[in-house]
Amino acid sequence: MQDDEAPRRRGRPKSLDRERLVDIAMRAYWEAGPQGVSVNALCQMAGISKPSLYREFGGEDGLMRAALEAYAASVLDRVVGLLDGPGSFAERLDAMASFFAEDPVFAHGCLFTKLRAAKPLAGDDTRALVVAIEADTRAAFAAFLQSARDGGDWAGCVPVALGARYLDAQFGLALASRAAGVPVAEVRAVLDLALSVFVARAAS
Amino acid sequence: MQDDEAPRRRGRPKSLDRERLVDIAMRAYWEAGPQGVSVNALCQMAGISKPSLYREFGGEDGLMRAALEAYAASVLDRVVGLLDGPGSFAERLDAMASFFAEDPVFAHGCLFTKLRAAKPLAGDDTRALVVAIEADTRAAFAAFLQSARDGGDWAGCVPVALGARYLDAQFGLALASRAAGVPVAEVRAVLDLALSVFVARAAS
DNA sequence: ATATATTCGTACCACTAGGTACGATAAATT
DNA sequence: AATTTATCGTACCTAGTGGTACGAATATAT
Repeated sequence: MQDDEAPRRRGRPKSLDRERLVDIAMRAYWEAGPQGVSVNALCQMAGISKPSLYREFGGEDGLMRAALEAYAASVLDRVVGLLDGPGSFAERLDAMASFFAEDPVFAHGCLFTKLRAAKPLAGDDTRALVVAIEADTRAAFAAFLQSARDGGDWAGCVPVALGARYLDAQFGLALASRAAGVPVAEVRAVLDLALSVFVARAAS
Repeated sequence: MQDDEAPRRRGRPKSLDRERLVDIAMRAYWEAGPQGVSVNALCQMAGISKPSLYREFGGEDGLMRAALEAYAASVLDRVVGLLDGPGSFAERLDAMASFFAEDPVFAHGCLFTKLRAAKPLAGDDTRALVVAIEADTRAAFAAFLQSARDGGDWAGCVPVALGARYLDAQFGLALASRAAGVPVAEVRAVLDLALSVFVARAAS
């Protein structure tokens, strides 16, 4: 890292704090949902003018994509950390359940799942990133389940691909429930019941 | 039924076909989602003027509620028909899975679940009906499970209330998946896996 | 025929959405 | 000091939202 190698160009120095705006947008889209936040409102929150926003991000789509990128880097990456983390198959599954159903981070739901649900309404760039993250997540779930099967921790006749879709669906359901205000305990109970299909057969 | 006992009042005879408008609104909200349909668009589809709509329904909220009422009467009532229908517990569970995951009626998803997801955006009247239907559905699921438990068809330590929430959640998930365009076979596979928690313990 | 009652739709309202033209501003370069 | 370059924000644009004022239209009652 060569510091911020003084690129002192000509012109008026820019006062727009890109990181700050992206962070504000991420939190706003996250809490209120993409439909519940307008560029006008975002500009007001950040204390900047609309042309500044459009100069930096090209439009609503660009800002939304940047917000989703920041979200993926700060929140979604923790998921793969749990998937590849230590502990047995059952322990890691339980850690995932705790994370999605109980962690305060998801008190207002998940920006990614909200954007995925509002897929047709987002711009092209945002939508493209959504499907990319979707594919990555699926692949991570599939790899997690495949290693469990190879290790003999997950017996049964359920194909790995179906299991990955199932994990995706159930975690998404839990996150949507939390966004809807369902009590944490209920979300956890439903999710635990859903995930019991991965462990019940061998145990009893 | 005393026919349409000529209530020939004074004034200009009304040309607005209430049923037709409700039906058009119901299908539009159903397919495009409540966010995707404006009153202007609805008026254009029905070939009427906006004041006519407001005279009849008082506003967007009134029309949306009427559309949801029509939907509940024509589609949602079929669910309780399946719950109270003939067959064993497992057979009725399977019938429900077929209905939600495969029936062409739900090719575009479910109006009720879409309205429930967009809860904060609908008007007061519509929202009230949504929560009422929600409660009825929950109660119907709970009664269904209670009778299964009483009849010895559903053993296990899962409380009835949790089972009802679980059914609600999983059926809602299936309907949302169908609305999102997920292939019928995949929706069915995920739903079957989720519902296996009701039968697996005793079988194996 | 005239008055009354009721429904009709044209044309508007205020408001918000995403997006932009353009002159003011503030630095480096000459 | 004058010029160039780049970013700034005020003020506007078009399109679309839910909603309404009001006069024209069409029936019955007098």
